[in-house]
Amino acid sequence: MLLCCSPSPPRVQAFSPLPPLHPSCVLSSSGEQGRSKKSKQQRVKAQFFHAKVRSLRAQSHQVDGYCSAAEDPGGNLAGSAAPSLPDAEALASCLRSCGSLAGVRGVHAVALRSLGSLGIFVSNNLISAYSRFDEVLDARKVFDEMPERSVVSWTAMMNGYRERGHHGEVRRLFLDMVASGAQGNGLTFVCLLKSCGQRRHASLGRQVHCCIVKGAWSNMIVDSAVAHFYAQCGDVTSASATFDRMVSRDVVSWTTMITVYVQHGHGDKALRVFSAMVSEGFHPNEFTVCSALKACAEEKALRYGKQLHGAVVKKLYKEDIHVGSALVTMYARCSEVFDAQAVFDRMPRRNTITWTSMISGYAQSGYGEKAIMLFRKMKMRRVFVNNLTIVGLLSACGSMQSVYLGKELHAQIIKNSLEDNLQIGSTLVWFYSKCGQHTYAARILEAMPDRDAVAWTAMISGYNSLGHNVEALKLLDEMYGMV
DNA sequence: GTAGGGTTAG
Repeated sequence: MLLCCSPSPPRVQAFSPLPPLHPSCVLSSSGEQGRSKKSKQQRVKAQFFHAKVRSLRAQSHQVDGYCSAAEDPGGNLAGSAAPSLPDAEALASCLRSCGSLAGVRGVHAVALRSLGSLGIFVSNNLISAYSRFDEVLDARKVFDEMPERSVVSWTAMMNGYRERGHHGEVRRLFLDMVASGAQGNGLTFVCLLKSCGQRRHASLGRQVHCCIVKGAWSNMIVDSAVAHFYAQCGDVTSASATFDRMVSRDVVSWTTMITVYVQHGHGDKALRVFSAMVSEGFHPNEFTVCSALKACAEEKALRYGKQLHGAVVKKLYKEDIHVGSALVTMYARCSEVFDAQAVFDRMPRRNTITWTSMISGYAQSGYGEKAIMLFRKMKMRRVFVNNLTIVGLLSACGSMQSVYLGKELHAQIIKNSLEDNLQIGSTLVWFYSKCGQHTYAARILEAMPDRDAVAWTAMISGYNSLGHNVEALKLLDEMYGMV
C-alpha cells in the first residue's frame, strides 16, 4: 500500500516543533523550487530557445539591430549601426531565435516596415513566436489579418490556443479550417489529439484517429501522439496496439510506451518494452531511464534497478536531477533505503523532488525520525516545500505514530489552506487512522471535497483495526455508492 | 522553409 510502513516504527519520545511551512514556501504538487507550473513551462521554453539562440548567434545579433531600428521611428539608425533591411528569411530566423517578447514585437515592427505585407511565411513565424510567449491574442491578430493562410498558419494558431488550454478555440479553429476548404495534415491532427488527450475527450480523439487513418497521415510522430492520446484517456490496450503497429520507432516512441505502462501500473510490461528497446539497439535517454526506474520501483525489481544504476553512472545523464530522484525512489521502494541515501548524498544538485523522494523513502521504510531530521535540513537550506513533501512528512509522523507532530503539521496545513488538497487530505485520514484517532479521521474524510481510494481505504482499515466492522461495512457501501 | 510526438516524485 502507498503509505504502508513495514518495519517496526521507532517511537519518538519528545520532538522539538517542526519548522513552519511558510506560505511562500508551499507549492502546488507540480511545483519545484518555488516555481509554478506555468513558470516551469516557461523555463522549458526558455531552455529550448537558449539552445536556438546559441545555434543562431549571428541572427540574434541581427535581432538586436532590428529591435533598435524598430525603436527608432525616424529610421536614423538604418544608415549607421542598424543592419540593412532584412528579407523574410532573415526575419523568420530572428523570430525563431527571439528570447523575449520585446524582441518579437521589435522584429514584427521591422517586418511591417521592411516588407510592406508580412506574407504567409513571416506571419506563421509571428504566430508561433507570440504563442511561445503566451501572447495568444497578438498571435490571433496576426492570423486574422492574413489575406492567405497555409496549413502551417492554422496548425500554429491551434497550437497557440492548445498550449493556453483554450480547447474550445482549437476545435472551432479546426472546423473553420475545414469550412474554408483548407486541409489539415499529420501535425494538425497531432495538435487535435493533444487537445483531446488533455481534455480526456476520448470520442473526439477517436474520430481524429479515424481521419489520420483515412488520410494516411500515420508516421512516427503522429502514431506516438495517437498512443499517448489513448493512454491519457485510460485506454492502454489501444495505446499498446498503436505502438505495436508502428512501422518505425525512435527513442521517443519507445519512451512513450514505457511511460504509458508505468503510469497505468503495468511495471512488468514497461520493463519488457524497455528490454526490447535496448535489444533493438536504441539508446535510452534520461526520460526513458526515469520511467524504467519507476517500473523497477513498482515491481521491486532491485537487480534490474541496480543494472540501470550502473548504466546511469556511466552515462552523461548521471547528474540529471530527475534520474537521481528516480534512483532514490527506486532504492527506497526496494527496501534499500541506505542505498537511496548514498545516491542522495552523492547528488551534485538537489531540488524539492530529490529531498521529497528521500523524505518519503525514509518514512515508508519506517525511519520517520530520519525523515523529520531531513526535513529540518531541507528547511535550513531554504529548499521549497510542496504538497508531496507534506505527504511524506505526514507519512513519517504516522510511521512513528507521533500524534503530537502530526497534529502540529495538520495545524500548519490548515494555516496554509492546504486541507482541501486530495493527497494531503487522504494522508491525513491515513495518519489519524494509523494513530487510532478515528474521530478525527472520519471528520476529515467527511470534509474532503474529493475522496480517493487512499482516503476510503485508510478509514475502512482504521475501523477494521478497532474491530468496528459495522462502521467499516457501512463506509464500504458508501464508497461504492459514490465511486 | 515555418507548425510537431514522450516532460519525470508519494
